[in-house]
Amino acid sequence: MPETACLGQSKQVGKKAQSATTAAPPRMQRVRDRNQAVLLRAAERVFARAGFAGATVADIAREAGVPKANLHYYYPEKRDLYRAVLDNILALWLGETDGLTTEAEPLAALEAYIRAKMRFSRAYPDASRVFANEILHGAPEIGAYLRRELRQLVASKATVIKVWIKDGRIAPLDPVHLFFALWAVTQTYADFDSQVAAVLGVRKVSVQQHLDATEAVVALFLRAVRPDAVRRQRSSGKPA
Amino acid sequence: MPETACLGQSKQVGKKAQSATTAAPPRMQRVRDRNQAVLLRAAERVFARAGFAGATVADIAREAGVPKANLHYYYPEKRDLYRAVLDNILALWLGETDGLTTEAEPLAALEAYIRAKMRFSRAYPDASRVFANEILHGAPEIGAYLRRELRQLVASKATVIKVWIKDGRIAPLDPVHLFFALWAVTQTYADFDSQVAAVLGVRKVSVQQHLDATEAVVALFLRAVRPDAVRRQRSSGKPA
DNA sequence: TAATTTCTTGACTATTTGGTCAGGAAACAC
DNA sequence: GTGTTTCCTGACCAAATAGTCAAGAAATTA
Repeated sequence: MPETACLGQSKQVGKKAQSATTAAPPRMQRVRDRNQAVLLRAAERVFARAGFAGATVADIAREAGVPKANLHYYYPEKRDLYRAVLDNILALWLGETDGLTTEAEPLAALEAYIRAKMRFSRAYPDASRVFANEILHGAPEIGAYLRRELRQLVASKATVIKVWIKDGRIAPLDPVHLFFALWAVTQTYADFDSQVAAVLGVRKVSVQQHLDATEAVVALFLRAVRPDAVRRQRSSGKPA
Repeated sequence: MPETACLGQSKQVGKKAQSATTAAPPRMQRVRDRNQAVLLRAAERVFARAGFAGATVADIAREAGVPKANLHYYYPEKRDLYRAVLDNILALWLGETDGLTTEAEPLAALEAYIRAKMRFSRAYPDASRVFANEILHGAPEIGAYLRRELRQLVASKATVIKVWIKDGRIAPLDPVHLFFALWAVTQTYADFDSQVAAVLGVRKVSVQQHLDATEAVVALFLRAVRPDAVRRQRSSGKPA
């Protein structure tokens, strides 16, 4: 993750670092953190609603309940705030694939991953939307991140999946495209929420409907990924 | 489809309708049509790149190669142009499901649908992105369309799929969520193109890579949808 | 050709918006 | 307390932008 959420004038660090380094964070620091957190949450909401260009700093400030000038004190430019929001989101993105290891039981691990992603879509739709919007417009801000961290992550997890396939534990599907599909489907329930609601004929997708969606998605992918029943393991791994 | 692409002052219609109604469209009409088409294409590109808020009419006019005031002659407001672009796109959306009928061979029909959607993603990425952007922001402009036409279309096709399932010709998956998944995955190759390229480690997704993606997506869904081999048809339909 | 309608466009305007700034209020250190 | 740093904010500004307008060019009709 790049340099996260520490924008705004940071002159205080110099003095502070000497007297109260490891001690409890001085109040001053806490004011800053608290305000930045409030601004980040507000910004996430507004950016999710309107995109980068559509969002105005005045909107964000209003949503956060602070004067615009105060926002600019912490985040001198709109883009700084946007970056901070994205960095925040990207941090969440990373941990999710942790369960996908060669040691894990493939189907269970994939199911858990899907459920985690679906939960995420429900819990943080704004984060997902900001992310989607950024990528939709060519990832001008996080392109470098995608080409580095994300690409490496996928490469690493693709290796795991290839091992699973070699051992006949899951069906022979292209691992990278499998990830694209998993992301696309799980995030569609956050990003395209309005479409889902429209087709389901409701104003807002209910909790139950989201649970149904989760089961449907799990069923779909598990069917796709389940090996063809014939011959199990072939070598290596933990044999029957 | 709502009232499509006929904005701008339309005073000419009154007079015209009398003299040359069914005859070849008078030149005047052709100038209008040609210019509107040019503007629509340009607008689609720019809206896809920047979203509604991020796009400026000056950008669109420049892309179309006409003065800004001329654009406003045909589309008095930015929103009119946006609506026209969306209406244009929605028209394309409709026909695609034509092959999904009870009579069709389910797996072949679904495969054809997927391939068509993937081709669409490649051929009209801008259309897809404008659409995605609109939905991402809550479908303020086409929400009504989604709740009416799209919902009805899905309901109708879901019926077809339920018949297929009842006859044991495809696996018992929720039809509506199957559609969400199909759309999500196929459109991800247009909308999230930049992410796909980043993960694949290229600047631009090549033709070959898109073909590979198509095969991967087809394989994934056909595996998911294929019935469990046990007992085929049960009643009705065209028996073996 | 003359009359009429459609089209074109440079120049202009009102509004919105990102960002600045100076002066003062808190918070903190000593 | 006194001094110093951090924080707050109303007022302001320059740039960008959607939309207007009037005057004229081009096309079309009679």
